[in-house]
Amino acid sequence: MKGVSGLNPRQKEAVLHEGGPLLILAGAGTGKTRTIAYRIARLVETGSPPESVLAVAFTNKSAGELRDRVRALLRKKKKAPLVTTFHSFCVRVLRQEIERLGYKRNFTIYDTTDQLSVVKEVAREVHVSGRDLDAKKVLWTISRAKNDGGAPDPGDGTDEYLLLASRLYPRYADALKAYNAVDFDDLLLLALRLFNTFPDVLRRWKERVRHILVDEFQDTNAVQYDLVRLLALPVGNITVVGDDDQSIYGWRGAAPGNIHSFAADWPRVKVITLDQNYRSTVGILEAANAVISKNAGRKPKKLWSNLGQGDPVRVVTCATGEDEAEAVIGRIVALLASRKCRAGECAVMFRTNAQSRLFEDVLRREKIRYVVIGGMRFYDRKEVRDLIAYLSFVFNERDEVSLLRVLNYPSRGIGRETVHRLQQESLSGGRPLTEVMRRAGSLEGIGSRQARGIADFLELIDQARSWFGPGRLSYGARRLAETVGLEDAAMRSVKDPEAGWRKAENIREVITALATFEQQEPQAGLGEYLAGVNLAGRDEEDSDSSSETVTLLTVHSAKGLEFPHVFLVGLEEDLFPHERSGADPGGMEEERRLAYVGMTRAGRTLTLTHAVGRTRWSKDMVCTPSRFLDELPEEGIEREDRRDGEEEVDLIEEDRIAEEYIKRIRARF
DNA sequence: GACGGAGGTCTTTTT
DNA sequence: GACCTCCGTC
Repeated sequence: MKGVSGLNPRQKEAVLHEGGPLLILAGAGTGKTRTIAYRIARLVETGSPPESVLAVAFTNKSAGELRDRVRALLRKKKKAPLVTTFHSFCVRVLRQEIERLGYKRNFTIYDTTDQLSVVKEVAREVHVSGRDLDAKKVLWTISRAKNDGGAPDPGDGTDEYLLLASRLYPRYADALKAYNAVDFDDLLLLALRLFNTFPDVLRRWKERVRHILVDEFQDTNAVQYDLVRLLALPVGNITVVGDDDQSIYGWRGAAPGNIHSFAADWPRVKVITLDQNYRSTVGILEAANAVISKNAGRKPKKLWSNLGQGDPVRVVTCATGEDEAEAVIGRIVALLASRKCRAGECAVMFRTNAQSRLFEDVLRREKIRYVVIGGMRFYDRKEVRDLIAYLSFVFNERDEVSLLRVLNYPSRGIGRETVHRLQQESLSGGRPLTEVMRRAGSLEGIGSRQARGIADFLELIDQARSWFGPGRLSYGARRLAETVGLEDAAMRSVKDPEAGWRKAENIREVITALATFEQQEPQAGLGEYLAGVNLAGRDEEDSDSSSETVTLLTVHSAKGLEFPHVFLVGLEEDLFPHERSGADPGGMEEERRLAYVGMTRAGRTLTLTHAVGRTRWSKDMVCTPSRFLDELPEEGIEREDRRDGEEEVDLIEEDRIAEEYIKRIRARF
């Protein structure tokens, strides 16, 4: 490990802090990741066994970043400490201990899509379906309650959705358990339950984990904090790092109050504040500080930088969303042409994933390589999910969601009525669906053709199970895909042959990914791969990122990252701040923190853009500039208006918007 | 009873 | 634009 000579006195103090609770209040760009990385490395170098050090972060991205830094410091001399996300750590615990809670070891992790299927299914049991059911809202309510550590509260019974959610929750939980599946929230909740219920389990993990470090502490929820607190008690070798100005996960149940109550929970705590920013120029910091200072009830603090005033922050007014993409990518093209920077130093950040498309179109046209982080994930594509569902069902035959997905895909003549009949039988007999299916031939109400299809399907899956094994994952997947004709089905599912070909390609890409995984983890089985898909699917696409690709990402996924040139786009009322942020109290302040996070990602230049008209939901809308633009300081801002002297296309576009605007005004009176 | 096409509805952020 | 539901046809 390199010495600590490159650190400032307070960073050094944090690194050298001997033991006991440590709270590091670290503003944006103050060398937070660097400081924890050094601290972890030092713990290992001064004699802590690497496996006794556990560092947890909130997102895969920040965990990965921290892991890389620690590895670089330790070189390959030592075994690396465990640097991971809360969810992955819990998977590790559960794979070893979950049988104590009555699950089987080969449990499946359900993602949001899987969860929605379960909600719809249990809602059907109580005769709520179709238009009467907002499954997303029910799921959200359940998830929110679980993040706070419990079941949804029906309240006083006047809120229809709370009532429905609390009514469906027990059925939802039972269904998951019957399918030997857990959702994201369960990962945390069940690990906590294990620690709380079985003292020997807790003791074992406490003996193993001697030092805990938590990054982005302001984003932890009640369950996550309980987990680390249990592990750290009573010795208190716990280090937490956070910044309440960067708390942007309140909507997911994060409790930024954790950061304030930390000192009360750990009386011997040492508090260290980092406020020198090593990332951004003074101009960028001043702009960001001006915006965040509009939040009430915030602990006043100011970051400082000695990187010089730098270029002014630019605010660009664009005619339309398309024009905005032209403006931003045009600027990047110019930067690249002048050889002032590489593509990898540029990032476009937006509030919602849907905004990426316009930028992608222009980037493709300009033949600039780019990566989109998140968004429509590779693993969210239908054809990919179909193959993954086959794999999931082969792995865990109780996984009913995956079973129902593949049972009649590609078509085997097993339609809705037959499936319904099977489910009915499974429910009334309390038997797993697969068991019912094995007796389908003798079941009343199931035709002989259907029974034949079911039997063939089961035989296929039984056969397929023998195709998989450590080191044979990609072989099994390829054989399975070929046998059921997945590629053909994918090609036939769309009219455009080009799109069909791409879909087939995606299926082959999953098989390639399995082959790669096999090489990296020769001992691992299907379960490890599937857990990785659901927990870290987003990181797959990151492997494409390099110094030659422009990065497109939401502000949420940008947290913890930095780029020399940042373009923060779509700064319009109802988009950023988002229209739905007004729903809960504190929503607007969270939006402002989000804007702050976005702005403080920038090192050398920051460009903020907004459009006066934008097509949303295939409707043209008039857009007012975001209030956050009004909150910028008077000085040090360079403004540009692209609506003047534009090409004809944009003028026509503008006329169209003006017309729409007039229509709206008329409609109002 | 299965399947494909047409039309209506809703769009935040992540593990 | 994506997803879901409904409806007509085989």
